[in-house]
Amino acid sequence: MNMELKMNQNKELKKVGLKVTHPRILVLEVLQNPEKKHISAEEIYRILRDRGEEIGLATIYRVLNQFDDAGIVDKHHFDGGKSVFELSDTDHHDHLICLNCGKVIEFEDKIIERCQVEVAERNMMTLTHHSLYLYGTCIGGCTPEQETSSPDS
Amino acid sequence: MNMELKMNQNKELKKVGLKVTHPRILVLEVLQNPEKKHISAEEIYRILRDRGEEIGLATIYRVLNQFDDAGIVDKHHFDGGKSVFELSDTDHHDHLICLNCGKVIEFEDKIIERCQVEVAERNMMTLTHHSLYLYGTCIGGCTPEQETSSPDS
DNA sequence: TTTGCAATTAATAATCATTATCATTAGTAT
DNA sequence: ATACTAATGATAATGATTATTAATTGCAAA
Ligand SMILES: [Mn+2]
Ligand SMILES: [Mn+2]
Ligand SMILES: [Zn+2]
Ligand SMILES: [Zn+2]
Repeated sequence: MNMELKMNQNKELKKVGLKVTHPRILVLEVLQNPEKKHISAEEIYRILRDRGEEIGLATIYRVLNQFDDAGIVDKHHFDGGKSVFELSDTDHHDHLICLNCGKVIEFEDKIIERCQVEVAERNMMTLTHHSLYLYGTCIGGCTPEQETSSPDS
Repeated sequence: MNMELKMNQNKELKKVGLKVTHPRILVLEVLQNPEKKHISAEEIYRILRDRGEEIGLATIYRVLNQFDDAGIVDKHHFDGGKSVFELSDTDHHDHLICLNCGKVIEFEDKIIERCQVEVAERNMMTLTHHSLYLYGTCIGGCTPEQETSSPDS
């Protein structure tokens, strides 16, 4: 959390009309870790507490929802209970998740996107958004517990 | 619930190795209503209680999960809390939901399906299943509260 | 800088959907 | 009809998320 990063965080928060508070900066900080782009509220909570920060779980949820409303984070519902959040990317992408090792791969498929719009139109509907998650297993094998990602395709 | 329908239900249950019990037949009965293919556990519960049947909500959930495991019903997670269930169709389909009136349209898009498999392969993964929900609004307007469906496309 | 106050927080209680327990009841093969 | 196991219903428990509220804090006006 060097000075220029904190600077960006302050701008980011002000830009969306949110006061610059300690909890919000902390959550942003955790979300910025590229090694773990998709993370749950509980995980963020654990990370911050382990780091010695004093912050409540309810605050994490509140802040994440505010960020979601403000459009700076996206909320996902992967299979299995809890929601996961990620910093909003400039471009839209969907997810491919390994049921065995938990790896999360981001992808963008123009054809799928176009087809979705066509399906909606064909049915006299205007598409506002969608939710697409592909589940599978790594070819060649992999060991449980992970989390990586990198846009592609 | 005429005699031949009950006959089919008995067969269906036995086929998947489940005892033929009153609660299971009741739930199957409700799920067979073509006017309401996608329904939540709570809704099934309300319908049956209103009809005077004595059945517990926990039983509905238990039975629905057994049906899901047996492969005779599919469980979905549309936006907004509770899960919805539907009798498994012979062919796979995805859903398009109106955020305004709640209408649910079923569709099947071969191109999307193929692309999904390709995306997985391209990323060294074997696709096992997916979850795709399109959200939008009816063109021309519609009034809140509904639920219809019919495969197409 | 102080001051003032609405916005925010932490702690905790409350919700909501779903699942686990467990004593009782009901299928079903013999 | 009997016996035995699976299934049920009532209710408690769970897990994730949200609501409440008294106390704190960001921040802008004085
Ligand atoms: Mn992502
Ligand atoms: Mn359907
Ligand atoms: Zn894997
Ligand atoms: Zn509509």
